[in-house]
Amino acid sequence: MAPTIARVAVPVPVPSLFDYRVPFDRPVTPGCRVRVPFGRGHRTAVVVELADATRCPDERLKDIAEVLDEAALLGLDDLAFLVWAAAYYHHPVGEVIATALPLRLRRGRAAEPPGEPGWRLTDSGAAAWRNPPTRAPRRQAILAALADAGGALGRRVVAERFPTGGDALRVMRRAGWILDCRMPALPDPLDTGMPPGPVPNPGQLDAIASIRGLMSGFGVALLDGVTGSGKTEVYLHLAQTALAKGRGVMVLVPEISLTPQLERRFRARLGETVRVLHSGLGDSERESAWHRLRLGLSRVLLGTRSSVFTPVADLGLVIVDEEHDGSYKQGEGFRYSARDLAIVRGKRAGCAVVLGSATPSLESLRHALDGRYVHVRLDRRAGTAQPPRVGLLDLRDQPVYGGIAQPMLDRIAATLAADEQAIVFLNRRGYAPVLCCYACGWLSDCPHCDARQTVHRHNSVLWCHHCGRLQRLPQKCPQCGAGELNPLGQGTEQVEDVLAARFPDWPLIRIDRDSTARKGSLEDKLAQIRDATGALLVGTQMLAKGHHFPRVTLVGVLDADGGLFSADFRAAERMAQLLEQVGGRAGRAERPGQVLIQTRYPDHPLLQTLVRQGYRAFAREALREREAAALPPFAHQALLRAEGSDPDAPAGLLEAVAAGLRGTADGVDVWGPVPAPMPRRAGRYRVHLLLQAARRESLHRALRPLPGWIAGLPQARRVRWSLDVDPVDLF
DNA sequence: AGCACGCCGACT
DNA sequence: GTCGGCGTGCTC
Repeated sequence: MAPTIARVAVPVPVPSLFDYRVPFDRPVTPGCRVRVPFGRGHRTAVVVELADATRCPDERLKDIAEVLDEAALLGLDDLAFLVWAAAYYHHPVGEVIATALPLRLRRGRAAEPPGEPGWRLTDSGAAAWRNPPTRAPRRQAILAALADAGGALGRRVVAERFPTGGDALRVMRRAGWILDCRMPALPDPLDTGMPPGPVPNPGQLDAIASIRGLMSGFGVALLDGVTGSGKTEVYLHLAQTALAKGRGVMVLVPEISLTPQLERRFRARLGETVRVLHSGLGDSERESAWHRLRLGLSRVLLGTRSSVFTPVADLGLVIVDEEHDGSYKQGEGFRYSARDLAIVRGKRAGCAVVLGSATPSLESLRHALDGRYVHVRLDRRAGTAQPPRVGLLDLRDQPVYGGIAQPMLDRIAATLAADEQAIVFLNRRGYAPVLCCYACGWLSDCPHCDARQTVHRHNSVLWCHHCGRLQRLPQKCPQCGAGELNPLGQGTEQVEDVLAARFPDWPLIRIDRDSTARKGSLEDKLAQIRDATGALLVGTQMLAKGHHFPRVTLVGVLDADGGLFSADFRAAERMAQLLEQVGGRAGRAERPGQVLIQTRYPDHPLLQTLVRQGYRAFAREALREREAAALPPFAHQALLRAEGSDPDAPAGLLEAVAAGLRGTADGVDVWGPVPAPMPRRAGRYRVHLLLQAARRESLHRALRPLPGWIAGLPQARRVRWSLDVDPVDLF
């Protein structure tokens, strides 16, 4: 007997699946979308499995209203992966499965199968073609074209060949001579004589060979290659290998670096079979790429974080570029790590996973040093490019202008005089991080957060970067009425002003979230830089990520001290990665580059290691420290966050959870509850409870019952809480 | 998440 | 007298 119950994932924040009766007349398979009655209305959901029985009492059981797909959109492997991810991250399975679908499909729209819309000749149309009416040459010509093409043609082709055929087509459709149809979708051509690209250097050849050795089954390679060593070239060769075996390739890139440059490079080498998925894409383009990859019509996916859920057919290779990048971790809602899930996908598909970075995360580096990942190193910059010289610039006892010390200004002047470009890097947007009244001590505190409102002088506002609060820039002190208010500290806007005044004859371009908010403006700015000779670039980390600036020979880092004394144990790692990445922008072509880092702590051991011996030495030292302190990656963490408008309720909830866990969770350390690093944000009080275990199994054993148990606690009532497995930001 | 139900304040 | 505030609880 056919199964009578479908277990269905509904996109609601409820952990369980929901059971529905399968109507006799509608065949359903796992991976199909269905429309189901849910609560008051209807929802689009995905069938996860079929069953013969249910624990749901009969009177509450409802029928599936509609089956939306004839064939499964997600295979059993895809579903199993998604169910696994939901369990691992303790996130509702319905929401997890929904994130794997393009928006249109999530909303219940009919799947738009790949293949262009076209016109098909009907029998009566064919008859009309054989017995032409006396005076209708246009209709006759279109009918003949359709018949010649075997009975159908794409609409685009018809429109090109008969630019004025619209009326004729309308008439013939009404007459029943032609019908709307969909042209069969063709796989993208794979070997169309793409240009071969440069000959790999010996280091690249070694890397390609050793990773190819992994490609017969599951294995992870850490491609640890300095900036400019040509990692992309290695990716391209490996992708060609996978394509030659008839398998699919998934390439993940961080949001910011998915520039048309990379897409062009992949397309130029691998051809049309490369499809991109990122936030700038329209819904239909997105869906069409998704179907093509799912059906194996297109073979290479190039996409950002959420692409890791795309059901690429016959997955044969997974690449995570810049694997250390923080944007792989989703920071809210379903808090997954695309890098970690990429490894899981590779394991399930039995294929190689390549993690590439010039500054590997300590997590990945540890596995590589332990031999769990193959450690592939690319030490030489491709071509003739030299590594940059790195120096520290002591900020103490120096004249400093708008955050820039005199020697830095001198270096910038020399660089511009040589018709070369300089990057000035400051990881803080706005004009100044705080506005202050010297008369009474007033500060631009945000009324809703434990933070200051940043001065944005170009828009004349005070802006809280944490809750979004905006107010007009006050002209006099709101507290004592004094007429003069003073911006303290520097942001990129101010640096831009200072440099514009100092170097009025050179093009100056600022790149940060504010200056590139308009769609396409980042691209415009990057193009301006490529076309200029001498120029100045001011910006935040946006500048550090993967863009190629061949004329840049000087990188100035205005403030390196932020990462040195932070309470967050990952701050130093992030700072080191950022410095190395931003330094990597210098001297990529034939000109040698220089990196100059301003600091008040030039003797700090961390900076010393980084400057004298580079990121690798820093990373090994940092790993030793983490091991000694039993911190990740030598321990596994989960962070339980709670927030609420009541000042005490979040802590009350976490106290109760901590008390419950301390008695029962073997092998798990429970730290807290402690106030979050920013205890109040957007008017809500925020508290953290950190769970840590040496063994992943102990941690997950403790986590498994947690969500259900918390939901039932009376203290949970007026508190929003969330569980972050493998947290990266402790904010 | 929605969307009801439910029990307390200021309005035609 | 009721319109509506958001606390509480449920969704096969």
